Amino acid sequence: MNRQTTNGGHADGTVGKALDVMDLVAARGRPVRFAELLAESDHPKATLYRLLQTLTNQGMLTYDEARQTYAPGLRLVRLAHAAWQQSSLAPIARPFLDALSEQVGETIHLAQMDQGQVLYVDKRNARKPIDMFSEAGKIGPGYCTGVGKAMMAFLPEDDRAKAINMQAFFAHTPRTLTDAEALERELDAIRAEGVSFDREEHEQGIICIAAPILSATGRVMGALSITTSTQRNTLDGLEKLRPALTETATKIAEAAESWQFPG
Amino acid sequence: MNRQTTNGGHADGTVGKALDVMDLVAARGRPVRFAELLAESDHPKATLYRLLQTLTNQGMLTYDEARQTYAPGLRLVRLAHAAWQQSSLAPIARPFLDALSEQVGETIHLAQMDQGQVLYVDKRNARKPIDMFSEAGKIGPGYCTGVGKAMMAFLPEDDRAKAINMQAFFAHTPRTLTDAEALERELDAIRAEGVSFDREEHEQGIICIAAPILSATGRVMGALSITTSTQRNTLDGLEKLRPALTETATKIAEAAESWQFPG
DNA sequence: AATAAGGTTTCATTATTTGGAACAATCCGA
DNA sequence: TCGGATTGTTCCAAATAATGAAACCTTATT
Repeated sequence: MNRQTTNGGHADGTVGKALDVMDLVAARGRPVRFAELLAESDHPKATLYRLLQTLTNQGMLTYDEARQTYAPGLRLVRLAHAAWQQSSLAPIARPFLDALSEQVGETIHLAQMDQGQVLYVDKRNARKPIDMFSEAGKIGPGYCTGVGKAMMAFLPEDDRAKAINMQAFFAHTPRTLTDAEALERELDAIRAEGVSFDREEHEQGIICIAAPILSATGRVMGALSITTSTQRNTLDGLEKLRPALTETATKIAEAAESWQFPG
Repeated sequence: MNRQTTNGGHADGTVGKALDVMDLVAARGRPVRFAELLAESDHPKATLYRLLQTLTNQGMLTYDEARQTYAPGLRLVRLAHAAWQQSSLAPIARPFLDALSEQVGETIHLAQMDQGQVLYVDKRNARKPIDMFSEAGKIGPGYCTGVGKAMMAFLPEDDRAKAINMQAFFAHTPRTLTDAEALERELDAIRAEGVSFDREEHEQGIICIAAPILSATGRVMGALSITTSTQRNTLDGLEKLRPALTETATKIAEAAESWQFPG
């Protein structure tokens, strides 16, 4: 037996440590100084220093000599291109998102699960043109977004338990579910219902309906949501969009399964 | 003295090897089997196997159990979001690209240099909406694209020499420059001229004019190009767009320098 | 000029990676 | 159904690379 499952705990080997450092740099969202990183990482000075050097050499980080700061490197952009095309639903789902966007005229998100968090891989704005990398690649919490709850609800039991454990419950709004028990009950309800709602749990005034994208075998591939504001629409109004949403989710699932690379 | 410069040769340490494997997987552009990778990498079986396991554990690769294939993982997409925002000119350049696109009505590329290759970080199509990750993150050759030549021309002498060495000259068309000497002469001319042209060197019927984006100190930050086809326009026609192009390049450079992160 | 803070290098110790070879599982043609 | 490939996985002693405390530079600060 082997563990092919996703790394819940920490680091295997040097590579793991290096990648943790990558995350640390990326998480900051701005160029970081050595000392800042040192404060957060629990590696000794010399170790962290060498990891940073290696990553910089490899183009995974860039180092600004003038300001003495590290930032994520362009090699990532190149690699991500491949990842987005191959491992995300986005390229397959694109035409379906376009159609749904046209039909409902609201903001649409396509998301997948990554390390207990929601990773947005594509988006359509209510009207405006789409926003490149600045939107795709964004992450969000699992426990208080429509897509997050939709995906977690349909995870196999043990994966679901792991995912719940990874949540860092924080009360973004008065309606946020702030503990594992409440979340579990909600997920049961979602599983029964087939879709999930975000009832202003992440942001005041923002609501959404979301559906999981499930493979024929029931595996969670991702989730799809329609988002709006309480000023434009209501939860009941979103409920009316449910058929369009679930149909699109089904179509994406089918397309993904049938297209699995020619060869 | 230290080597902070980019890795021209190969691997430092385990991390380097792991990242090489990442490249190998990403380069294929489709899910890969263990044996395929084994054939190309010069690592022994067991070593490659463990590297793949580590990367999979880390979410840098995904493993499809059914098909026994590896593909780039979603963790990359998350990291790339940060990279694109912080290390690329794209977020800063966006409004300028929009304006230029509006003005000239042709395809526009924003590129940066990565390991001797051209990395496209943003794009505007002649008319259609833009194309997310499917366009950003793409790579192209340095020696036969307008942006590639524009950037190489303005590199410091030793970096330029390195970059030229990394080119894998291939005659895409009869007009492609196919050796280092021809390329060097061309780069001299470009440096004198201030802009570069792609005279159907990469693809028959496709021409472009490109300008480097240079910092106040003369460092190459990227390049900007306007692309068209010989059916729509001519090299002389592109020459007329030169002022718009170089002005935009200058504006982007200024914006990039003045905005260098508040803090 | 002295002190502090941030960053870089050294080197003996320690832990991880290595890879040949044995092992298991799966596929294929007869 | 049976060999014989082919492909993927595990072992373990030897080789190698990572470690981190401390010393050492190098800029800022007073």
